[in-house]
Amino acid sequence: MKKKTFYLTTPIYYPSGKFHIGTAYTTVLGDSIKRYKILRGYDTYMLTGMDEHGQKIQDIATKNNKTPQQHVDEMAQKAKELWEKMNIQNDDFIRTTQERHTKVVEDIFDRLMEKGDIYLGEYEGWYCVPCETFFTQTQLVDGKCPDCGREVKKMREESYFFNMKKYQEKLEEFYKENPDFIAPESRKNELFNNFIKPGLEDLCVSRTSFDWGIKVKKNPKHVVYVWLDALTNYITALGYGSADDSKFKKYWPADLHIVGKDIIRFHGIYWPIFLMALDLPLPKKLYAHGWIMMKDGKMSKSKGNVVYPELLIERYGLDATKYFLLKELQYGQDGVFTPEGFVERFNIDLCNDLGNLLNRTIGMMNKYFDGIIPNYVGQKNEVDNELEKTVKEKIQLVTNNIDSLHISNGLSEIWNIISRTNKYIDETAPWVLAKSENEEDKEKLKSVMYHLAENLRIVAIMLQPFMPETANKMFKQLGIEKEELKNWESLEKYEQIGGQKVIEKGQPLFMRLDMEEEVEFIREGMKI
RNA sequence: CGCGGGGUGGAGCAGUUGGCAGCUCGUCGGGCUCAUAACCCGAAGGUCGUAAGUUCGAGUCUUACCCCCGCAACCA
Repeated sequence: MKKKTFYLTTPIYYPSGKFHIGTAYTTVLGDSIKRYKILRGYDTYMLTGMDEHGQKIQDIATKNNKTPQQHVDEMAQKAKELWEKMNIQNDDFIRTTQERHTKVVEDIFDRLMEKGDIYLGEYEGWYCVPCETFFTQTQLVDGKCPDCGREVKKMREESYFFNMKKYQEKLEEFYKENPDFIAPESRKNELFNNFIKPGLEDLCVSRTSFDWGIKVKKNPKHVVYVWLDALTNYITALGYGSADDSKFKKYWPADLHIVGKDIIRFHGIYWPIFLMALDLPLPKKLYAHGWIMMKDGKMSKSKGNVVYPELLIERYGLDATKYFLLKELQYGQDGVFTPEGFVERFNIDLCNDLGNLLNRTIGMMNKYFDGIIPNYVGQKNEVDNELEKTVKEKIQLVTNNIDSLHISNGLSEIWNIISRTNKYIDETAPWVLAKSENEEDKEKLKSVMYHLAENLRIVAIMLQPFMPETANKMFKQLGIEKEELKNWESLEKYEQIGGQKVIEKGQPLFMRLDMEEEVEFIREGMKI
């Protein structure tokens, strides 16, 4: 039987500087969703990459005495290293300077020109001579250059334009038929009220003021301007317009484009229109996530409040870092990073709740049953029934939340199972049962220990997409090896395990951190 | 000007179609001892931004106003 496919993309990142935890978050989110879809039986394909053209790259390279190509090569290498370090399972990494991309973009540009969707016109803007940069009216600060504060001149430049107006109606129709295309809904409203309703403006798609870009074949003094270049990566990476377009045929249209809220406009308006112009099917969903904010606002180098993923990963581990990011950013909303918040999450959620639950369970299993998980003996305790019912409900909630991209809420529901299980230990007091000579109590004890192990298995299964290392450690400590005991289908009922030998001496999953010390460490790391 | 989001116990947040105001952390008190001084229970603490309205009843609907954040198209 053919598996259902699931194609998801992150944006292609702009390599103007080192990637911070915001970029890491986007990629982690994509990776987690991919892993989840695999677990649910999909044939997945995940794309990430880099957007390597433009004036700014040219400037940065020049400043560092490098060619633009050298600069982006280095940055691409670093990006790949970071994703490797973060164990991101992307299936491809596209760079807009690769021939597989540039060639197709050239062709697309030609085709759209022939079709009449792209026409030659004049771009009018404000030009800062020392900065050699164009600005729009709204970009200006007090009518001066936003970068250097000097006077700007009104300049005209020959440019190609894309006829957006032509597609206005079609786009509105598309949204009428696909009201859930953009998630969350508030972002769609924003787009509609600000851009679509007032009427679309034609988009400038070429420039002559710099040359680090894909040349327009028929008029090489022009280079293709950003968005037409960048957005098409989602199809060129699949081989669209090339000799081998089998991947394109298999995976397009994309099931999910993950983007930051800042670029929703380009993905919600221009991208669908480009695809319409190319007579291609439109993606199924666009999810705009929020940003990671600092206490004093956006991350920025000048404020000295930038957090890089390596700092956290190297000291606290990949899973802990991922957990924080995925948990902290609520559906479609911004999240706040503070060193205190990070350490608190680590200590409370990971050490106290999760790690300690596993540890105490393993301890008792060894003490009472020589480490062998007893077989299921039904619901011997008054609370067993209620426990099973609650867990079943929570599993459903986790599933619903992840399916609707409410990852943070999904994690919360997993933690509800963890909390409920910690409470179950107190309710049943296994150490009391263990001292009893009574047969009934012995049966009860078996049931308690069984339920503890089973709940931990359930938790581990659901954590796999988000914290794969931790999930594996849990399986290992519980002595669970068979794949069929690790898949999502096996969540359906209790009575799945029994007879496994757990590890003899449980290893803590996470060790508690000293708040003051670690806050200090993270603060120092942010200054660099 | 406009548009979007938000203003809920000390902090951070949930609150679906209106029906006794919840969660996490912190604080205080208690319990337990299997466990990573972890875990469990209980308590204190809110006139749900302001004002008016609809209603038997509003955090939840309507109107006006105040404050905070973001967006405002050719920035990559």
